[in-house]
Amino acid sequence: MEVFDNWVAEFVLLRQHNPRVLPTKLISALQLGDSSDCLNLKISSVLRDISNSLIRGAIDEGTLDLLEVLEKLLLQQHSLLMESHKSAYCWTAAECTLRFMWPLIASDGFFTEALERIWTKRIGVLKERGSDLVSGDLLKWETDLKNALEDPELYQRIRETNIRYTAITFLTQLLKEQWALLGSSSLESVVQRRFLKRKADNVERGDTNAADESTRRLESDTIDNANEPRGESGDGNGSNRENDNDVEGVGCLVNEKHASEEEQTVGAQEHEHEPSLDKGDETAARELKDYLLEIQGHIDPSTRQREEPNNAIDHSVNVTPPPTRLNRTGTSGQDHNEAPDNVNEKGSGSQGTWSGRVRRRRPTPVPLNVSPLKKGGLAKSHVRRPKKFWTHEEVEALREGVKEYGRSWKDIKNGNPAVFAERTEVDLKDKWRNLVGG
DNA sequence: CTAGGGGTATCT
DNA sequence: AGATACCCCTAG
Repeated sequence: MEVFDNWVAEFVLLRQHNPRVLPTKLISALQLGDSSDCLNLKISSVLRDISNSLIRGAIDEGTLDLLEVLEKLLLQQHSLLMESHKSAYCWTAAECTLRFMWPLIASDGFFTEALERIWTKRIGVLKERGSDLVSGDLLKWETDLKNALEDPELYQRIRETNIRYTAITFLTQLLKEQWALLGSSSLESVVQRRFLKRKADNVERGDTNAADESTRRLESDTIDNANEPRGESGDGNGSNRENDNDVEGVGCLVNEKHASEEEQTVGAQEHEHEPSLDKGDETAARELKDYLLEIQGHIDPSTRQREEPNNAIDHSVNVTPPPTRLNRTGTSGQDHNEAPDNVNEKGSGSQGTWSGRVRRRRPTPVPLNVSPLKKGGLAKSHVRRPKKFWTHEEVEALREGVKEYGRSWKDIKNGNPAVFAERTEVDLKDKWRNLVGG
């Protein structure tokens, strides 16, 4: 029951705010394979590690390690490296160096050692393998810092700047985006798949109404509510909430149960269609919940009571860096996409060559702008397009699109014209903004 | 084209 | 009232 294994891993991982258990260690202990599901698990473990270091306020060379590991994992997944990733790496590297600039003059050993260790060695390795983490900004920092060795005035200037906040901001942004890319948890994916299958079955039988309605509900409830990071108020005291929502993992379960119940209703409506499966789902869900409560009891006996957690899966991590504004870090998310198959043969053309990132070819030109109104052109009636909720399929396609093309909404749309037939590029952009909780 | 600010409907 | 999700407008 690999779903179960994955889910246990997810549970421990995603609920884990406890720095004593390093997610990456957990992952290796579980001996996960290399499937795409496992890849996603590994990615989320790294994300969790990064979150933890942010929570602890520990931005150090360990963070650089994590960012490098994350890059490799994303590479395996043939995902495009996000700008936030590059920026986070760049500013974290700089921050790691700046902390050794506490002597008034560069002549002390610490700074030169840090330069050597971080910029010559570590980043040297990145350059050798042609990593995309080596950005223009990174190179600029490198020359500035190295020049600072000889130039006391430059040294002073850099020494007095505070870039910690910048680093934190980019790290935070990276986390948001990556969590948003991960999408649903494995268990939810299973439920969703089931549900979509059921819907398909219903359509075949011409029985669309019930299925459509509940699918819509499932899509907008389970998916949009459960998976979308709730941008969780970072207005200051995010960090002392440690112990609440410890049961969020179970919340996920409850959610799953919800969904299967909903499935059951549909099942009932159609005269016991595969009743045994529905029954099995529910039993499995209940067993899973019990089991998880038990695990949780082992991990932290103090959290046993809460049996009725809120449904929203939200393992938000509130990072509360320096005083300032946009620090809402609603890091949230779940693992696993269901390895969608419609991803235009990832990296096919360029596989093998490890030199450099597999950059996807641009989509073939495709007629644009399917926006309903708008082209009525003149008259420019102030009629709004009717509001249309995003379907699961669209959201998944968007995630895949962002992985492939980054924030090139046009490319994403053209890369999947069928799914996005009724969306404009701006719609994609707006939806992504929602997903990352910005 | 994209990013970002704003508007509106809906829910709590 | 605040939060959301979607849609629209516009500067660069």
